[in-house]
Amino acid sequence: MSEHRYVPSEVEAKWQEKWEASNAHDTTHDPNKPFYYCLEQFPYPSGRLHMGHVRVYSIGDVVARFKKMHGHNVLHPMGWDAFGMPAENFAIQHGVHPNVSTHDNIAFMRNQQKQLGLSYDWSRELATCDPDYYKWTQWIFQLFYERGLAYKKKAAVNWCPECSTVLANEQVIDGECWRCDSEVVKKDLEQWFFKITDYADRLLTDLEQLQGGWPERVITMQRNWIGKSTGAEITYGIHGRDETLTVFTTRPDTLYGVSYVVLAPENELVQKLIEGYAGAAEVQAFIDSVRKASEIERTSTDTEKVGIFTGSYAVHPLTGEKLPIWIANYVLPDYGTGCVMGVPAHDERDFEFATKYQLPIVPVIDPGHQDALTEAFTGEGRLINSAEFNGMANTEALTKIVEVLEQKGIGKATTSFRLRDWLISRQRYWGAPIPMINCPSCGTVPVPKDQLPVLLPEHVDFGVKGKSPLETNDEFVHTTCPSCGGAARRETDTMDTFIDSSWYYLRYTGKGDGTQPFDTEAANNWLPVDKYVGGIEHAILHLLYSRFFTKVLHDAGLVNYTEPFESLLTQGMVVLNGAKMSKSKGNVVSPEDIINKYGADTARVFILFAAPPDRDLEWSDQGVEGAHRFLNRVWRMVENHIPILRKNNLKADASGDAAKKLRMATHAAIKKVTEDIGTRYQFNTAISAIMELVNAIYAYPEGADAGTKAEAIRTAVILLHPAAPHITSELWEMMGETSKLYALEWPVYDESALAMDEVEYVVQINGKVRERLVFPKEATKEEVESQAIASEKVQALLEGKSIKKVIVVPGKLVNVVVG
RNA sequence: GCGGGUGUGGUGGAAUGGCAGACACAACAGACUUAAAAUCUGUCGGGGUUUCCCCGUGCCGGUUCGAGUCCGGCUACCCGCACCA
Repeated sequence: MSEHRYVPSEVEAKWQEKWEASNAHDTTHDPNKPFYYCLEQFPYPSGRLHMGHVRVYSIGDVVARFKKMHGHNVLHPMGWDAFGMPAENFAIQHGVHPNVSTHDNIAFMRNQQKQLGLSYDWSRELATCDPDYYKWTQWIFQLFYERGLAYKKKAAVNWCPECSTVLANEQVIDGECWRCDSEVVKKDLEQWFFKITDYADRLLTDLEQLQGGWPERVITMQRNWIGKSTGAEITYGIHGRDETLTVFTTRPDTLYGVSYVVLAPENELVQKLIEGYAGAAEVQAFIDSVRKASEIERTSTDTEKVGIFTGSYAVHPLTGEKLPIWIANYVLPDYGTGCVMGVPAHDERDFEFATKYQLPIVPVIDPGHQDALTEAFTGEGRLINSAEFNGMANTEALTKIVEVLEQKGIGKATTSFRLRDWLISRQRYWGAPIPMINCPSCGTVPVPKDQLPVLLPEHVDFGVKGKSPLETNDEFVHTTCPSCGGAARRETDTMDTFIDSSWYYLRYTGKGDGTQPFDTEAANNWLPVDKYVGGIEHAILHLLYSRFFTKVLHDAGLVNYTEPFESLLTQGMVVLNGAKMSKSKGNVVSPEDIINKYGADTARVFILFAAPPDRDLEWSDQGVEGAHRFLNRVWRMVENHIPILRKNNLKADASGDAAKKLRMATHAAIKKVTEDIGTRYQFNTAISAIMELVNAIYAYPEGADAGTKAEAIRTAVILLHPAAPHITSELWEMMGETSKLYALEWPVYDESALAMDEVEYVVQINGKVRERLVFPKEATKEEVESQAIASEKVQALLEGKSIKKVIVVPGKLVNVVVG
């Protein structure tokens, strides 16, 4: 009977053109409406979309469209995290300039996004590789520099040989490069750092603000990454020398148990200590061997602890005892002071080390038994062998001993963080040049602001090993010093691309007057982002960096809040047969194929329906078929009722039983879908609620009130619109409606429609369901109780037993407790 | 080792402490059809003496009139951190 078949390609192209031509998705600024910022992490323009992209965008689009219909001004932008190494590697292999391949990729992917019917305000699109954008990335770099948050230092840094560039700590995963999985090695280089450690405390405490809005595990991961420890720094004298050494410890209460002191092999003091020592050569050989070890070998708990005596002795700050100074591989150079006091009796690592090298093990906290220690005792207890502190609880001694040290000026309470400064230099081409100049007489000088951006030169030699590509362009390198006018050299490193993505969400809100990176008023108006949707893989990296940027920009007076993302939705992966889709596994399902075969609406509905957003989604071709079947079912539902849907003077009369039931189903669906999308962000159950309504409409008896049916159909189409915008727009038009569905007001459910005249009670005996009885909704507790007990079924089961208690939950159940 | 999360039919998944398995997928049966597809209808956790009853949400225990849900312990898997003193 249906002449007019559902052809997704036609319907989708039609509506995409209409929306584009009418700027349907431009951001509104109605002062009477609340403002809502819905943001999905912008993609790297890799070439084409994968299913993971389709999933994030589908989720974001449902939220954005729902909020618009729900009476909000919605900012829903899209852009490109466009700098990065793949484009540069592609250039090396195929000779295509990154600027060309990147823009080609962007054009292709933008087109794919449009095919998905995503409601972006394209007028705000940005790409981080555009000079108009990276000018401001450079501006922000200089802001950091002016505020003492960008500095250069020579350090042993993480070097990825495959990418031939350095990496930040966060970008080293299990000793391997986050991007290419090559083993990372240490290299001594002078590099630029951002002083994120200055913000460690605030990055930690502000996590509290995010409770509730962020997944607990992301908060935990950040907390662990920042890794705050409270303890003390204690200064030891060195026997026969003027120098001192300072250790960091979380256990100053065990100070009397120190039997040796250990330095990291890299510690500068080591070289002084071994000068003139007979065993210096051996020590040096040891240091070299440790430094050769990879990051994995060095930091794994499985690695055997090895060390060597330096020939020098430290002086115990309270007892004056001589303590041998060792160096060992288990002491890290860049945590705490790079120097540890060894308390073998109460620290597992020290115990292992002391046992191996036969160093004294002196218990100073009563382990509760007389036997010799076979392992470190790390529990709590009372102090022993600790002079005047004997008998004191160790928790109390912890502060008391620090007090004594403080009075003597040889110790202080302090905290230590695991977070390290952010290494931001990259020896690569396709990134924002660091806007600094090195002058032989003036030192490091910023490029004057009016000369920004420092443009990337087009012609460079990409493939020279061990050289930043920018170094190969003489014209770029040679410049004059802004301060003295003399010949000077530019910085030839570019910035970590995570810097580009640390502020892009601000740029979307407004470009401002050209004196700063974004419009402060607009940014304050829209931010913090109300819903940020992205992958869990950024739990530390991007999310930590962006939080850091926001705090710095706040301190500089550029924004008036301290956290950028109020609420975070981390979507799970799209997997096939339990494995992440990847080219190498050959298990990739391409979005193009799905869109071509079924249309974007089907892809969206399937993805939203198949799993809750934060869980991994198992791809299922049959599931896609099911989603498509559902849309066809909706199509036929409308098509077969055009006459009653077009009669707009048709009044609904829900007085009959069937009509009353359908009206209830309609309003229950409105309630459920509104809550699921608007507050629970559980799109799978929202879709299932719409399916239930559609099923109820199909089951509606012939001849029952048509107006009620029309209302139900119209509602189902509206509720489905955020998930499947094209087909619903077409159906809306087929119904003879002239309004824009996307601009329609979201329906409000009628509480009274949900109230039933009669309620079914479950009657339990000792918690087991034995009977179901229907009562009028106004029946009192007493009536329900007595009638439930009086019922035939219950009476039969009560024979020979006595009623101990009866619980009545109004509107729900009766539980008769018998003995 | 530490921290976090998850365990429910053949599958994806539903269930403010109140009828476990909504909604789908798959499977099976039927209707329509010459036939198929599409569509529609029905069955669909296990077992039994089958109008009814018993068992069942990883395992053991607890709280409660009532536990998938709360508490304690265990176990398996996943994720993060991992010699951070």
